Amino acid sequence: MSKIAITKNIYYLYSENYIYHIRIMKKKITLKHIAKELDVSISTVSKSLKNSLEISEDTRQKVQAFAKLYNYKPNLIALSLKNRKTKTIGIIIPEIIHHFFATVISGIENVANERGYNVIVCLSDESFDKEVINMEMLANGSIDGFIMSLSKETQQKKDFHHIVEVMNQGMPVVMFDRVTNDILCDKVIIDDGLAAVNTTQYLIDKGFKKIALITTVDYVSVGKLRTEGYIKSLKNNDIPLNENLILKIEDTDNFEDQIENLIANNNLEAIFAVNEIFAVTAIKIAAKLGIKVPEELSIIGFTDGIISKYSSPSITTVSQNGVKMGNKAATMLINRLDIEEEEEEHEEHYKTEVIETHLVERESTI
Amino acid sequence: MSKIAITKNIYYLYSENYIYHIRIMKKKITLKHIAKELDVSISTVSKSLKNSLEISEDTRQKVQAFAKLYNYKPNLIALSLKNRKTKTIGIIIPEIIHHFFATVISGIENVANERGYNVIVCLSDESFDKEVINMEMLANGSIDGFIMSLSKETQQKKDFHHIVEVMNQGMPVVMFDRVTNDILCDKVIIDDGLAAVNTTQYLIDKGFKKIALITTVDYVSVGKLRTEGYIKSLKNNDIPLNENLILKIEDTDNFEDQIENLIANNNLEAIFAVNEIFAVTAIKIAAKLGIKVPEELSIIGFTDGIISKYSSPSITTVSQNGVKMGNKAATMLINRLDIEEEEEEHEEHYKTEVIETHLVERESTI
DNA sequence: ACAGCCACCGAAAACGTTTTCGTGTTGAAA
DNA sequence: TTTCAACACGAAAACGTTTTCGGTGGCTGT
Repeated sequence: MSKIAITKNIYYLYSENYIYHIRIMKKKITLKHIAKELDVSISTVSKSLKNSLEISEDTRQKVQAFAKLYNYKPNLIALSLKNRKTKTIGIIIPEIIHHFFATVISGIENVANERGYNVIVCLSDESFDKEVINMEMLANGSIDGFIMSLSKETQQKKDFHHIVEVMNQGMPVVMFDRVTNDILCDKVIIDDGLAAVNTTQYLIDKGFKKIALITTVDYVSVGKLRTEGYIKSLKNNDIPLNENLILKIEDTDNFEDQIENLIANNNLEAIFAVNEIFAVTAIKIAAKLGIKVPEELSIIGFTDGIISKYSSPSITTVSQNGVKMGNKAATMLINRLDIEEEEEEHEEHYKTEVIETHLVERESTI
Repeated sequence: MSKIAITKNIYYLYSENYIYHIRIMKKKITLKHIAKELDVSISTVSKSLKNSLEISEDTRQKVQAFAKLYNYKPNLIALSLKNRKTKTIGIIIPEIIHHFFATVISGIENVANERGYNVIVCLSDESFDKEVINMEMLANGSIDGFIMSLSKETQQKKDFHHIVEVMNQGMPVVMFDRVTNDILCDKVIIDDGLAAVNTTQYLIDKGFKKIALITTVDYVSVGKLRTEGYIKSLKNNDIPLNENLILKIEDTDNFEDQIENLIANNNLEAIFAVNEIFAVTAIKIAAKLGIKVPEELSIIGFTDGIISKYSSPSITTVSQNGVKMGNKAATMLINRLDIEEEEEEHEEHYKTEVIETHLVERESTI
């Protein structure tokens, strides 16, 4: 295919000897263009478009008509520079392919859109370095505030200097789900501990005593909290803690064998898994071992995602409403941004909102 | 909590009567600040930081040291305005909670990051209006190019004026998966038709004749192509087409009954579903009807997502590598952007890349 | 002593806005 | 005729960069 310029702005595109497309280049028009064309000043154009009474009815009409005709839209980058605010918020999450994070983004995007904000997404890939780089990048003017969930590596290193830095520059940060107590900022979480207590209690109430826990290593904040909840609940019911029934999975590749050992060797009555993958894997392994779920083994997961819903049997699970978390986080951030806009000197008052959870009962429990 | 200003830039944050946090505000530093502090001109500072030989070794050192000390980073918005390019690409997709789209984003983000680009994500929510609004928003200077997948409504209306417009402004667009022939631009797709032919042939080769198709309505481009492939494959093998075996699902809520009718009334040997949800739903309904999968009914899905992998039985499916699509799309877009940067007058030559698919054999087929 | 040449630096324009502060022209009141 | 609003508009600064161009001062060579 080749392109031949006919005039300066019209190109005929050829392909296989016939013209099939004509592209008329019309570059974006600016205030300056309108001003020159209409033989007025840039200021006059700007004011006219804002319907300022300073400008005569006549010129206003003229300018507005011209602007509409040429589909004038102000350049947002120029506005960002001038106003020192971009009307976009930065999201930094570990991974987007986890359904939970995708729902949170969806929730953020909803309220952001409604309130005139755009969303720019960066993935840390669970890496500390990528998290730092992305934050510094975005902090250099691209966004007005952050919504983030910590990467595993960051939680492990407990190094939060990058977050402190952007906050010191006056940029608000809202953390969700994977948060840290070491940073003072707005947060939105679920009460992982309480949810775990309640879930364990639910199983205990069914009459189960041999309840296993499949969880993550302790540096993942939510995993740790859920583990603590499980332990607390056993204690509440005077059930002795059996360390063998707690499986802490470090590596998310190749954990099937560990789960198989757990199930095969312990004659379990129930399993509480701290995420969907662990829960569904447990179900599959139970099936392989000839153990019927839920008749012989009840299983509860965490995070009400797509796997729990479509698994066979579908999985009873603690709902963790990502959309709601996203909504909340975005609302908190944008409220803060809007307040800053109005009053330069405002109260610093950080809240951490707790999203309620509830158990979605399905087929994997008796 | 209350805040008391001690000096102009240091705040002590109080809570419950004890100081627990001191925040030292250090606003971002600019060239102008450095210039004033070091008593040189802004130009000198800028050149020094770029190690220009125009500036004496001495001053360069001084400026660079100062800049490093105060952690100077250029304001990206100012750069965007000056250079008329933002180094960010806009993504517009129907929904982010679909695993496939999440993987595509992941793929885009990877190469974008590698090549110094950011991504800004907008969701059309399958709505034409939102797609238009988002595009117009981003087109006003926020991004250098688009990667998009059409919303259902857009495909139904066949109204692509918004895309034509941004292209006419010289902004490159890459479409993936849900594309249209009405727009001439770079595209990356899978060969849906061929994949459907092969899949159907695979079932026929197993000896099946009563093969049902669960698909979408025709205005969804990929659904239509897959339907055509199914029909073509039957024809290739001289199997008469039975319209009753083709179920076109319009509304994605409440389609279970339709699938149940299809399975219950037709004594099927196999089902080809054009997405994961349809496939897993078919499996669940078969189980409910007491039909064993795969022994009595083989089922194949499309899109190698998380559901297919974790379903019981796991689902044989046509892999549709989203990460690879994202990689490809981002590469095409960024290549074009980089070329435009070098040579103002360049060839317009649009390619459509086809990502290969293959069948992932799992437990849902015999 | 003077042209010419470096080495070093600063002024200013440009990107596209918004907004403040003039300024010139009118018409009416004195 | 003078004076003073009111009206309509424009110049310029500002946001933070980069880059071109022009200057200044000192030095060399004749």
